[in-house]
Amino acid sequence: MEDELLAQRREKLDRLRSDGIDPFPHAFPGVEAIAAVRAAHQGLADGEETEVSHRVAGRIAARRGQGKMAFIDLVDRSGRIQLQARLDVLGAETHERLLNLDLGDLIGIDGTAFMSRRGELTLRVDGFTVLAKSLRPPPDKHHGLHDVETRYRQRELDLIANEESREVFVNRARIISAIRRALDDDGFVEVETPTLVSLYGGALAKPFTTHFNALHQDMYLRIATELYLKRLIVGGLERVYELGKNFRNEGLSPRHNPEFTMIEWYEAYADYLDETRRVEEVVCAAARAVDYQGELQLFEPWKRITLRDAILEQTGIDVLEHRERDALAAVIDAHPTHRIPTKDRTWPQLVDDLLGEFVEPTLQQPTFLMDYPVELSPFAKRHREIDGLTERFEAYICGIEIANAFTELNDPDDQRARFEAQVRYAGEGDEEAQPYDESYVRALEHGMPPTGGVGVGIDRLTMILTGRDTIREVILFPALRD
RNA sequence: GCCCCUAUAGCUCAACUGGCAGAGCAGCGGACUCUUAAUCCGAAGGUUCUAGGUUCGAUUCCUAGUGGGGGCACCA
Repeated sequence: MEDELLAQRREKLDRLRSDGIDPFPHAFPGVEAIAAVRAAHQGLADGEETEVSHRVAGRIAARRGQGKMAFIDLVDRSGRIQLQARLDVLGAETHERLLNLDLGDLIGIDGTAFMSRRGELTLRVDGFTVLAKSLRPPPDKHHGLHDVETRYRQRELDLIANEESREVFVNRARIISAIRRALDDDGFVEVETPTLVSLYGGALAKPFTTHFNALHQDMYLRIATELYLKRLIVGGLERVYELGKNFRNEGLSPRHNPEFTMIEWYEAYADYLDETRRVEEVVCAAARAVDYQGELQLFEPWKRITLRDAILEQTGIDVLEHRERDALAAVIDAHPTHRIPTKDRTWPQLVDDLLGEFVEPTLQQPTFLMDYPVELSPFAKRHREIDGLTERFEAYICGIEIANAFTELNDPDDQRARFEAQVRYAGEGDEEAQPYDESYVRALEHGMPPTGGVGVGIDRLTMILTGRDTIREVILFPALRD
């Protein structure tokens, strides 16, 4: 059956060639976007004709009628427009050739604009050019393409068939542009640091490993850009950002893809409180870029609450009142309703568990959770008032973590001690503990100014701003099994 | 890695407690000069994901595998 459909299209291809028509010409200059054509004829009355000619190009999406007159829907990146093919305008041979084209074929046309009696802006085709013959049948013209596996594996078909999918990726691009613009306009310098690294760091995650043949050396794909960027702060660039892919060798989920896009920025002389405001500013810029109209109060100042108060609110447990692991575990075990497994969990892990279980799901409106335990934050500066905490926040929207930020740790001796602690955790079997990065500590020894730094997950932010509930909907080619 | 769900025509979906696998769209032949999910007539189109098993008989039940989805674990 499929073979038959392909053979029929092949035959039409051969027929074009035998008629002396190149089915794959090199270019088609002078094309207007369909949206521009539409804009040029706003306010035309039903049935009103014009003398205005337009050249448009795109893919044949639908066809109605087959006789002396037919309508064809043409789609380009900017929209859809109806074409009218008339025997009396085109002549028998050209008319038949136009109607013999298949759904999915790419054509360019010159046509005269008029408004149909039913009020649809239409181009009467005066001439057309085949721009590329399509040799495979397109998805259903009305139902589109629903099968998620096909949509992800053959994203081109998804984009052809589903306009809302095209919109998501256009909006993703707008979000990225807006974020860059917001930072560029405030004096930030965009930089590029290595993706292929001999030492991974800057986050707690498992890396992908590869091998560099020339150097006979195992290498990693970066898990974060953090450490390189802060070396640039040491170097005096003062305001830097990098927007690019990170790679983490972990499970897939609706919120996780092994390669994902992150922006990290760092600014000298700022702390994490300054960064809350910059996160608001950057996210608002992105939201404006996609004309966000949803329920989230992105444009108001976001809620700020300490991690301790948030857990206290949701569970009645004050983690700072129970600073010992056993004490906290006992309180959790004795809790009437909010109980979680406590066996073999350390104090910071228990805090993290309480957060994930009882706090995160409640953080629907934009919220900054402030002040995390030092054990979970090897690159964050110690809290200026509260022992055992760091100046760190995570920003949540729709229960999803979208940003992570610190007042950066710039004391090289403290940083060295943190690395040593990480090495101990690794020795105890923690696969995500940080390897010791001597060149980073050495850079800090030259002096890093007080600095605020932020990482924002672009894919997750795009999910939120486009209303998608899985990360695969905002990544063109999400990771799938072969 | 574990648990659950799922796979039918090119696309979107049906098929009761096991009984010859159907429809719409697309495609093919025909009618049609304002249609728009165009309409009308006609003829087609299937290794029901794969490999086994149970059964007189399997799309349907069982086992295993593969892909996909969800959850757990891990994480952003």
